[in-house]
Amino acid sequence: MSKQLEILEYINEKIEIDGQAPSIREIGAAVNLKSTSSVQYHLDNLVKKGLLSKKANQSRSISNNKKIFNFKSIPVIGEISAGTPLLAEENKIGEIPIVEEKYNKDLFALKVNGDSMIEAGIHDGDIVVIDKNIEPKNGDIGAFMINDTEATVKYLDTISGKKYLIPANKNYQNFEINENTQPVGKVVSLFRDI
Amino acid sequence: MSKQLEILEYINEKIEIDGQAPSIREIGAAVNLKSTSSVQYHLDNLVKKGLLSKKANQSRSISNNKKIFNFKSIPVIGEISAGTPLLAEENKIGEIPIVEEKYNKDLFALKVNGDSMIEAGIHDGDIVVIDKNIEPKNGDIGAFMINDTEATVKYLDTISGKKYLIPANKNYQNFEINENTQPVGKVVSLFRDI
DNA sequence: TTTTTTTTCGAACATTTGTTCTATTTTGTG
DNA sequence: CACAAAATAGAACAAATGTTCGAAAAAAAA
Repeated sequence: MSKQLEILEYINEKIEIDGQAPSIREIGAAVNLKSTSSVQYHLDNLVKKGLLSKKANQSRSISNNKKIFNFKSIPVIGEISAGTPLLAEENKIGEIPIVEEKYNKDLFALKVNGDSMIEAGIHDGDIVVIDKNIEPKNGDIGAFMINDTEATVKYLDTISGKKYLIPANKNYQNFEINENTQPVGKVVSLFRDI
Repeated sequence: MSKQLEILEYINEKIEIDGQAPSIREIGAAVNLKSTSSVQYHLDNLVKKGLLSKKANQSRSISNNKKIFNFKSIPVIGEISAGTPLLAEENKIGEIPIVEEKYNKDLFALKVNGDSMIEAGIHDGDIVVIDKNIEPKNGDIGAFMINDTEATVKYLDTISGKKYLIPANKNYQNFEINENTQPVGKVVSLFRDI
């Protein structure tokens, strides 16, 4: 293995384990280079290659240029107990992680029941992430509350002027939206354990 | 706000933003303390309280003691560059979060190309999580390397004594496993952005 | 107020650490 | 082999950084 790579891996490992970058001399000791300038030589090359960054005159300031991912978690809602609001704590059956960049406060997840959306690749037991901030438009897959007691995931579309919840399964019927049907949000992603 | 708390919050913020702890003098400047020993004084107290840790004589070695990570992340592999091993850094296109309980070191994720598994609810662009520790058995969905240059996700099954990679799409053919086909692992979960 | 405790300062010092320069060694190439 | 390029070493220096001490100031308690 090249010295350069050896150094890179040592730095990555050190950051991972210690949460702090090593000093030049620590690197030298680790990869068996007697002189700090030998280490500098390789560090310069690694910086030129864009694999590392470092701040001038700042100790332990080496950072690898990999993107750091922070995660948030959002609640997963299962069966909805009668008379409780959708997001009530008692309906919560777990949490799933979301990359911070995609996260917002109006996200939650719903465990899908049944195979009414199977032709859209949404299976029984899948967990769909819903963004309450986005109202589903025609053609979108959305989550809807029916009679305040049941949450369902369906396509939304307009047929001859009337709005329908449309399953992705030939064995199911379209459902015309009425005053007891409330859009909750748009389905933005999906998780499945196989 | 107490000086102690002010210092604690500055440190946490600095670690969050810079990925590196501040030096004693940087802390002093930030919270308006003229002397490094004043900062030391508060740091000692914070360490005694168990809110911080630091290594003796090591620059920028302050770390906060809160555990934040309930999630681990695993690499997502995209196109595989010719001649590189599957999990080579250059094939990596991102990371996805995994709940810590489900995490193990042999997990990685693969971005699915094409719709050959669409009837199994795996769409083009989906990301499947693969466990290298589990060898796919008959009936399982697995990831396979073909000629060391292509990774594919298919059902595995045996038909009249011969092993096949079987797509979940009538428009695709079964593929008989030969010596150039290597099982990589079993598909254990799936992510999709809609 | 007086006393005690807490907090801050200043300064000096010891290490750690990054930087730079030149010379030497190693490696690769024609 | 001769030459050039790459890699390493050594040393000296400058800067950043952690540590410690005693004294002064501020705040709290008696």
